[in-house]
Order: sequence, then structure tokens, then C-alpha cells
Amino acid sequence: MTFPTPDRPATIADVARAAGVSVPTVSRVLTGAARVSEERRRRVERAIAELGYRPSAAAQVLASRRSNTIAIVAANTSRYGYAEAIRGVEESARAAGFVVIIVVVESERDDDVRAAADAVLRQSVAGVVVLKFDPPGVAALKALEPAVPVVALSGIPEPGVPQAVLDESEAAAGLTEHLLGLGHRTVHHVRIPPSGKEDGRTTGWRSALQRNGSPIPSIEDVSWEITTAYEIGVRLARDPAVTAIFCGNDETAMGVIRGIHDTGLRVPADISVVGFDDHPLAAMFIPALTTARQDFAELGRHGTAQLLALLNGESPLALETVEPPIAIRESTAPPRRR
Amino acid sequence: MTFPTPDRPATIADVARAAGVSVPTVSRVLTGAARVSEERRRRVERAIAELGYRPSAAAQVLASRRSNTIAIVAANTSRYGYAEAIRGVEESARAAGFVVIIVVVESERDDDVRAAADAVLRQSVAGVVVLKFDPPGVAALKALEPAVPVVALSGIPEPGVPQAVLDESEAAAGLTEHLLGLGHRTVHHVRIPPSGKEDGRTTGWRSALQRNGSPIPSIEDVSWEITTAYEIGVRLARDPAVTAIFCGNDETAMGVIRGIHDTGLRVPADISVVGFDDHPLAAMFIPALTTARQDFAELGRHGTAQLLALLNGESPLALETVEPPIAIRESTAPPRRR
DNA sequence: CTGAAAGCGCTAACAA
DNA sequence: TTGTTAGCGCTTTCAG
Repeated sequence: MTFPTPDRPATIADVARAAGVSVPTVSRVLTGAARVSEERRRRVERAIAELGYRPSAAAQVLASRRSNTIAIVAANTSRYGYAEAIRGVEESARAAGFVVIIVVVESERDDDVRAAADAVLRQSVAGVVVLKFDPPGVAALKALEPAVPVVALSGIPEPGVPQAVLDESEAAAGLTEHLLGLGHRTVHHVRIPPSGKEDGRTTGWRSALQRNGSPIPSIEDVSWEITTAYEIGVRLARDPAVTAIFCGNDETAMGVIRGIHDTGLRVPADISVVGFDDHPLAAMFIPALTTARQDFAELGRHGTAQLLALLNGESPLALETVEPPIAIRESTAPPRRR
Repeated sequence: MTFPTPDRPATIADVARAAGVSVPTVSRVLTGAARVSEERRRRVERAIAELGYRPSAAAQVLASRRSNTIAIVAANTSRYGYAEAIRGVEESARAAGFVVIIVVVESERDDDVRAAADAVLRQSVAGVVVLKFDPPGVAALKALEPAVPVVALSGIPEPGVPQAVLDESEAAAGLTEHLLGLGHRTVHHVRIPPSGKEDGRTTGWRSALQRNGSPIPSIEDVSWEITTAYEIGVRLARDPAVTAIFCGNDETAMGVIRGIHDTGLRVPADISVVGFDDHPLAAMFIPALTTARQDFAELGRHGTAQLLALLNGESPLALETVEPPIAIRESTAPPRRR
């Protein structure tokens, strides 16, 4: 007869022994799968508390073929939208009793995608939430798709996959129209790395321009490196045709504004700039950014809810697309002759 | 005889059967624990590839009593320093073949701390990295301490616990001295939520003031909510005695500056402000922030290295305390009479 | 309501 | 080098 020692965590057998019941009985009070007499339940609970027993998740997964782990698959974990979405998923997953593992897809290269999919699949997760914000996310989604319950978090609706989406194109169009309404002849666009051929932000911008009959300037692409935004700001400031700029996100907008600023021009007096996301610092920036609020954490929560519904075999929740409200602040104004 | 079906992932037994070898032989090629003849190894590898077999992590943990999971315990996942540290840990853990679970400690309340510790312990992780940046982190560290290998990530050295530390007090003192050197009589301090009684940033600020014989103003405390920083900025701007402010981080500095700005005063002409961390946006802000660079991702990487050394029974790595370099930019200048 | 028996997918001795 | 035999800690039949 062995006893739990500091080196050997208590097992279910230890608990059963201490409570004077059989192992399955302990299991029953643990899982609540079947009724246990009031008295034995009490004895078991006392033994659990005394021994500081914690069921082994690995053993439970193996025996029950059920998992309480959710994987978050993402190309990035620290950038604003990503981090917020992860926070939303984690919060709601934890509230539902799940543990979260985080799996990063480095790139859309086949080996990276496969490595991520392997990691997820080996962990026997209950389901996965993928941040389909970029090409690696899209690729990971494909690699995971049939093998495990998946929901995608995305900025652009797409049929087929269960998903939660934050509709970006409406807000992007709204922001563009705001600029046009101010009297700008057209609006230039600084695009952040997109999820596919094109994301909702760019799409909304273009369609607003088209509806308005405005010329469609060529797109400037930035990387996630903020200095690229800065350089584009400098470059655009030197082009007298540029009076209004729609940036793919707020960080980019700040970089662009700083670039314009270092060129001697002023925002919004000389050039208007809008961002996207309503980053916490957007309202603190000088000038405060006109932008569109994106609630990534809510997106994450919604995605988790979607996944849990899927796991329970419930009909997927209505694809609730939230339209982000626009915040008009200081970085936009009517154009002026230069 | 059963076959793997789409619903039943291939098991090691399936592989053994397909390769015409015993189960342990497959296990041997998987773990590399023992030599396998060239020919059988090849057969096994082919079978693995054909069946798309992936070993079950849960079964491996159970049987081997070894885990390839590392837990990150943190009070927050999305704020700048936290997110970057998590990124660093994840990157290096993944590079070493580990999977990362993320466990959030909501608060320092006993139930939250216990919930987090339970989650970690049930998952049979190989080890854990805790972000000891705040009271919940400190509490979690205590709760985990003897039961599992732990390393702490911290801004202030502390004996006893294996840890990686980013020494903040030196840089904080340096920043304060920079302000004093500019001619300011003293430096006010806006403190972010600290990890204990006091963090390295505050300590460094105070000791620089003391060394210089400057008066030590009372401290202003902000929450993580940026608007509190804004309000403090407004309030400090109205106090003519305030000519220089040391903020606990860059976001706070931006909020404070914005508050000062809305009051009609200018930074740095009327008041100098320094931040801390060198947030990616610090250099883009107008005025660009004078601040101290903190490499949180590197801290995370270092913590993982520390943990892996611990797991391998190696002597803990030298407690390498990185002193963050100071970046002097636009938000600081000599005082002027007001 | 309860316990005995079997087994989840894998690794760890142990012989051969 | 290889296979056989035992479990790892838990849940799940299945009797009773």
C-alpha cells in the first residue's frame, strides 16, 4: 500500500482509499456523471480536500476521450488586435472551464502551417479558435478544418466556416465618406498586411471611392514595422495631390502622421489622416485620431461562444456582424489649397 | 481488427500493424529512446506518414510522466509589457519543442490565485513561467512555488526564486537624473500599479532624487485605465510647481501629456515628461517620448532559458540583469519660469 | 447507488 | 535490436 508523498501527487486511488470507497465512485463525484449517496459524496469531498487532490487532465482526456482544452491559433500574439482577441477568447474559455493553449503559426509556409496544425492535433483539444487576420491564419484554418472543431475570427465574412466577424468594410467606407464629405477630392490608402487578396478595410475604402466617383489612388503597403508607416508618411507628404489618408490601423496612422509632421506639414491642417481600431492611445495622440472602433476582445468572446455551441452540437449562433462605430476626433478637417 | 477511420485518429497500434512491428518499436522510433534497425525504422516512418499519425500528447504524458507543456501565468495578456513577455516565452518555448498554455490570474484574491494554480497543476506541465509584474503574479508565484518548477519574470531582483529580471531601478534613476540635469528642481512621479509595496521604477526615481538632495513630491497613482493618466496630467498641469514628470510607462506618459496639452500647456516647453519601456509608439508620439528601453520579449526568452536549465538539472543561468538604455527624445527640456 | 473489470494510447522494464 | 508484460490515472461499461 502506497501513500501520497510530496513527490507523488495524490491520485484518485489515494482519494478512494482515504474515503473508503471505490475509485469509480470518486470519479462519479468528480464528473457528476452519476448519482452518489450523500454520505459517500461527503466523504469523498473531504478526502479530496485533505489530500489536496487534483485530477490529472491527461488521464481524464485519455479515458474519457473528451478534452477541456481550447487552442488559439494565431500568427501573432502581441500586436494590438491579436492580443485583444486572444484576451477575449481566453476570458470566455476560462469562464466556461476550459484551459487555453496558444499555438503560433510563424508564416504561411507549408512547414510552419503543418507544425502548428500538428501541435494542435497532438494536444487533443476540444476545439480551436483561429485568428484569420492574415495569410498564416488563413492557411492554418485550412490545415485544421476537417480534423477538429474550428471557428475563425475574421474581419471579412466568408461562407462555409463557422466564424465570428467584425465587419470592417462598412466602417472603412464610412471613414472614407467622412473624408470625402469634408471636401477631399480623394483619399489615399495605406494598407496593412492583409489576410488574403484584400481585406475589408481596403474593400470598404475602394467602394466608397467608387460610389463617389472619386479617383482611386494606388495603394501604399506597410509592414508591421512602424518605421515603414513613418516613411510612407514622409513620402505622401511630399506629394501635393495627397490631402487625405486612410490608414489600415491606428498605429500605422500614428507613424504616418509622425512622418508628415517631420516633413514640416501639419495634420489635419495640411493633410487629414484616419486610423482604424480605436487603439487605446488613439484618443491620446496629438492630434487625436479619427478612427473606427473595433472590439477585438468582444470578437474573441463571440468566437468562443460560437465554438462552444458547435461543441454542444447546437446550431451555430447567428453570424452576428458588429459594425464598428466611427469616432471623429482631431486628425481630420477640410482640405486646404497648398 | 479495426482500422483508423476519419473519426478515429490513427494510434500507435495502427502504425505498428501497418509497419509490421510491435508497438514499443514504434514508440522507440518516436522517442529515439533506443536503437531501432535501419529497416524497421524506415517502415515505421513510412507508416506514420501514410496514416498521418500523431502521437497523443495526453497518453505520452501519462505513460512517461514527462510533459512538453509550459504554462505562462500572468495577470494580463494584452498589455504591452505582458504581451511582449508572453511572446518571448512562447517563441523560445516553441523553439525548444514545448507547447504553451496560458493561465490568467484575475486578481490576488485567494480564490483567483487558487484557481490559476489548480489549472496549472492539473495540466501536468513541465514547468511554469510567471509574470511577476503585479500582486496577482506575486501571489501566483507563491501558490505554485514548491509544487512545480517555476521561474519568475520580474522588474526587481529578489533572492530565492529562479528568475529573469529586467533591472528597472537603474534606468529610472537615469531618467530622473536626466531631468534633474536639465535644471528641474525636482521630478514628480506618476506610478503604475506596482508588483508589491514598490517597484524598481519608483525606487530608482526616489533614490535619484535623494542622491541629488531634491525634494520628493508625493506620488500620483494611475490605474491601467489610460483616462486616469489623462486626468492626472490635467491636475499636475495646474500645479505651477510641477515642471518635470516621470511616468511609470509610455502609455501613461502619453495620457499625461495629452492631459497637459488639453490644459493649454505644452510639453516639453512648459513641462517635461518621461515615460518608460520605449513602446513602439513612443518615438511616433508628438512630442516623441524620452524613455528607457525595456526588452520584454528578451526577458521572456531569458526566462524560458532559465526554466529549461532548471528542468535539465543544470545550474541556473547567471542572473543576468539587463540595464535598459535610455532614449532621449523630444519630451524633455530645461524648465522655464511660469 | 456501488464496485469489479476493462481499456484509453502510450512508455518502461524485462527477457529473449 | 526486438517483443512481451505492466502499468500511467482516469472513465466506462456491466453486474449486482
